Amino acid sequence: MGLAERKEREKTELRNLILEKAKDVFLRDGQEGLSIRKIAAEIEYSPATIYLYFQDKDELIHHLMEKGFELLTNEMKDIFQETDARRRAMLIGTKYVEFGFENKDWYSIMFNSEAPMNHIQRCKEEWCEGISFFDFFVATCKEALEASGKGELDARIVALQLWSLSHGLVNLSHARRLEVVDTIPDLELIEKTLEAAGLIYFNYKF
Amino acid sequence: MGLAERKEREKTELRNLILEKAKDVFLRDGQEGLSIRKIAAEIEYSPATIYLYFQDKDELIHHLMEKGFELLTNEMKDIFQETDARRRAMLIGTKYVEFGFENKDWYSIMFNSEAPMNHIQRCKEEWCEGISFFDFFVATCKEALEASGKGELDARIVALQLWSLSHGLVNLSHARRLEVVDTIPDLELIEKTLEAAGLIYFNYKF
DNA sequence: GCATTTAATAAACAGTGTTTATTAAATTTG
DNA sequence: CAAATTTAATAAACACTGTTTATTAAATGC
Repeated sequence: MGLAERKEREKTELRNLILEKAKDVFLRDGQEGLSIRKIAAEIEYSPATIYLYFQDKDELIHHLMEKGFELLTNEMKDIFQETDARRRAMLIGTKYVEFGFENKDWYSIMFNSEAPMNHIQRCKEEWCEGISFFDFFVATCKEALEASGKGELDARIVALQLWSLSHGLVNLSHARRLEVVDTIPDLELIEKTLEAAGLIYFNYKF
Repeated sequence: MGLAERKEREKTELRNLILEKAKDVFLRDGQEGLSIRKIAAEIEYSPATIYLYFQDKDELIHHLMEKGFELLTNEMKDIFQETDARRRAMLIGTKYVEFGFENKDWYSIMFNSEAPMNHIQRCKEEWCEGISFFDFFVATCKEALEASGKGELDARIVALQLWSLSHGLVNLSHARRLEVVDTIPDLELIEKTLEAAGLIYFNYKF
């Protein structure tokens, strides 16, 4: 009885330990520096052991992506409560780019990396974190558009416009491509650009 | 006389051969699959030889980036002649995302990769391809805004908005993140989104 | 106590960018 | 022409990477 249970518990414990140490290495050395062998050294097991608990590196990175979304959701939980839809839309956008700006590696795993998507595809699953995030943003945009007398616009397309705008800004900054636009610090330029978008899309002065 | 010249010629010939074969490998195996050792095998020299002609892989990739911009400039040369600024702006945007969509590896080297920027930084140079491209787009946006009765807007910020919007769309597609937005093919969704932006920014039906 | 299952590993495979010491060839000099 | 020097190319090493397979050691079931 208790025997099988203890074994089960030990298995999930080691699994969680791998994930925790993976996160440590990831935070220390970034996505580039994250390697199976480093994690193995950290938990003091051989590299092959990790493959008894995870299919491959993609699965590990997929779990890290989930942790990343927990972080972002947590940072946004107050913003989600904002009742003014236009203000909420702008707060989401600003927080989104700030998160991306301050957490390059998390952002890259969550929105750029192929690895977690490979895992999702292989498991015939869906990118649920992305779905719920985007759907909430669409709802916010719909409300915000109505509040700006632009209810006739397709909220889904507007949401995508604002998402890709923010995503593009974060990525251009990370790739050091914004230096051709202006000499002011990237984050200032990004927030200025986002504010201007708020005016255009929602007639909203942030 | 002719002796030193011949040596010089042979040196630049091998240098160019390395660049050509680097391009071949890059087109065949992508950015991930591009390796110094593969290029060396292709030119039938040892890997160490490449380091007599280039500082490191970053310099090689920087040269590939330049070739990529030649490609893009070539694809756009007709568009640059368009006299209607609003139409020109939209054509640039559409061509840009099409190029990105159809040339994932070129696009990634030109607008996402850190490697060419590392080289630029080390040589204390500038990303001139990016500068001239963006400055031309700013000029086009300025004209287009004036034609839409929005001359008071900062053309540089609007240009950045449209660039990052397009860049974001291309990257979201490459990273397979657009599946949460719609089930239609990515390129369709992207062009629809870009068209909607043309309406909002320039009152222009494309 | 023995057979079986489970868990962990060592070793191998096929790669990566880059540096250094060494060799072979070409050129210059006496 | 031969010897000295410069130049060009390389082999080998370093420190890594993800993943698989055959093997060993330990725990469990009977």
